[in-house]
Amino acid sequence: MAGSTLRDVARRAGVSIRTVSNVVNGSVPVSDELRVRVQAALDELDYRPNLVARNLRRGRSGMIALVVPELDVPYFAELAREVITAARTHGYVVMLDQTDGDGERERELLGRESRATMFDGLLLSPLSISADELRRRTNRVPVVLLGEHIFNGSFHHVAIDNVAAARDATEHLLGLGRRRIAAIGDQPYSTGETAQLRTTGYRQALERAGLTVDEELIVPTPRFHRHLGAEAMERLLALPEPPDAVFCYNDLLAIGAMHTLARAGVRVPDDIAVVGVDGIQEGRYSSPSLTTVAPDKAAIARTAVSTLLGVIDGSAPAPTEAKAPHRLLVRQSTVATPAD
Amino acid sequence: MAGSTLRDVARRAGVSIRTVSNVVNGSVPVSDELRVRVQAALDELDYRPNLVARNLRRGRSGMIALVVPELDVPYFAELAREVITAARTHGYVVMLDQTDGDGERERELLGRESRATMFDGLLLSPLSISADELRRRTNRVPVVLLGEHIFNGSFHHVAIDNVAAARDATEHLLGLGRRRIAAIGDQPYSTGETAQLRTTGYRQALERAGLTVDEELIVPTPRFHRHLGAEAMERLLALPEPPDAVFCYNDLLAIGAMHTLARAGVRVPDDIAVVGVDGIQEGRYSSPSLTTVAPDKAAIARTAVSTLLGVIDGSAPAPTEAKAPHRLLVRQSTVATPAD
DNA sequence: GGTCATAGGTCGTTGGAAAAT
DNA sequence: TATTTTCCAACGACCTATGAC
Repeated sequence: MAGSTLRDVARRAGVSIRTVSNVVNGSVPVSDELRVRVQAALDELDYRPNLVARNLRRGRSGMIALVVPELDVPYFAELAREVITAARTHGYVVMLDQTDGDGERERELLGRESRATMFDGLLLSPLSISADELRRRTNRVPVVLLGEHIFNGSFHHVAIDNVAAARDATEHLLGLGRRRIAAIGDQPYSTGETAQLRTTGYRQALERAGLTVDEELIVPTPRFHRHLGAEAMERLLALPEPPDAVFCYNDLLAIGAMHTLARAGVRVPDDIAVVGVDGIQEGRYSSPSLTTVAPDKAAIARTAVSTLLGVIDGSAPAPTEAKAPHRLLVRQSTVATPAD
Repeated sequence: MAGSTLRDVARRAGVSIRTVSNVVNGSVPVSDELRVRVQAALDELDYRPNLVARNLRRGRSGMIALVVPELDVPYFAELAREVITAARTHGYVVMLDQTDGDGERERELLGRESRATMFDGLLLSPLSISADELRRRTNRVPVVLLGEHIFNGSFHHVAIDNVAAARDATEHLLGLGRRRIAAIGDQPYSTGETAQLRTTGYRQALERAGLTVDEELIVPTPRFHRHLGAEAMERLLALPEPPDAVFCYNDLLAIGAMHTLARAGVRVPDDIAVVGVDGIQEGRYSSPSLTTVAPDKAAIARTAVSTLLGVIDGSAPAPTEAKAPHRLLVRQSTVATPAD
């Protein structure tokens, strides 16, 4: 008895399909007598509305897609959690996909035969797709970008203030008396500009403190993964004059860097202080625990979802630039015994 | 020009809807002349098939749902990644939801007004829902369970051999000469039985080694989170005779336990060796890196997805019990300088 | 008798407008 | 006239049956 339809229920209750629909939806009043009769038939047949049919009729699927580079990167997993939660408060569910930072996959996702038409909108955390490419491909599907900017003004966009975040992290290190501060994670040739913005913030902090930037202390990494942080740290340790602090562009890089430091017997924070960005849970229980600039992920998710739903229902057509708050969480990787 | 349909294209090309459909799907041969003409119209109007309509007609959505307790728990994030990848090889996309281990939310998910009918099937990693409740609610929606067993034989199920995994972890510690081995993570009163199976494996290993189990070394935790592992470790350290090794039921508990050990100045592995379960990436870069029993998540995902698709297309009606492989990854938390 | 194209019905739901009470 | 209920036409793609060449 797989799947009874409105027609089945109507036949059993001896009423029209429309009446059953009215009982199910409650939009149009139905007399008590019929309501009871229909409800009984509904229960007996264990009727469940076919949501695909409903969506077709309504022109809405009630689903949005969230596309991130890698779901097993803690920041994205934690962000996804918040997005799912935020979407639910609006009655939406979330389809999740990952691109592995592969531009081809990002393109595919927006291509003609993609599943994109199944969703009312798309939250995209892009890595390598370019602005005009994205513009060309997103006709019709409402899109809100997360994190990466991709050219100003063309798309709705939610992120933290990356320059300020990087500056805050670097100034924290400066405030501890560190003067030879390295940076791990620059991506001067990336299409995305997150890394570049963080480099800007880092430079600003140093310059405001009257320090000159030592370019060999800026170690680029192609991605933000633990092992790349570990490798970058090795290079820094091999310098004739190693740093006394490191600003890592995300927490995974920082954790990789601390891994290298632990192996090398370098004390954190005594010899080298480490700070990251992302505020992932992993950093609370690492040894030492990790000082980090934590974006308000719940705020990002809420803003992104409500912006997207605004675009979907047509109430927010003009691209918006939303900045979510961030804050510095001071832990053992910079201060041996944090106040908190 | 939002959304042209087959009709629009047909009108523009001066052919019937069916012919356009044939060009789009390629199922029925179309003469070259018409094909070119139709293709031109397709391109001009930037036609994209409405997948909701297609799904309604085909009776398939091409989507499965993956429901996990918490997406920000690394094991589930990493598993989700593999599930998405596995689903894609079959042309399926994945809707993700999380229950927060809340039984109410698990029930809701299967209830009458749920979105479940939008999906061809459901991969569920249950926490607190019971067997008959699940049975009662899953009429019609094909389900495959991940991890938790929930009564034998009623559902398709994919997991590692939890007893063997726990035994392997414990025997590894025994093989290192440890004799006072604690266990963190038992859940004697849980509806799920994963924790209980791991306790069984732990006991088996000790008994086979001719040791008696010291019940005060088995510390239960309501969930598998870092802070609970940290608390459990504090209790163990407070014992008159603390353990010389700890088997944690998952990696997060182990990481929490190591956090406590680091604070207390206890050396790992010298004073206390630590082993976890899950093989999450976090453990590769923790200090010290974490020895763990790693389930083959890709295998779990592949098996689960293909089993589910089998149920969907009717080729695998009888509940199957699949066991995925696991292996011990030896790292610094048990052996100061691992071979690898 | 193939090949190729068309008309028309179907999937299950919803909404407008008419018809019953 | 007001309230219920019914009929019928969508939503957009797919497919069976039918016929033209």
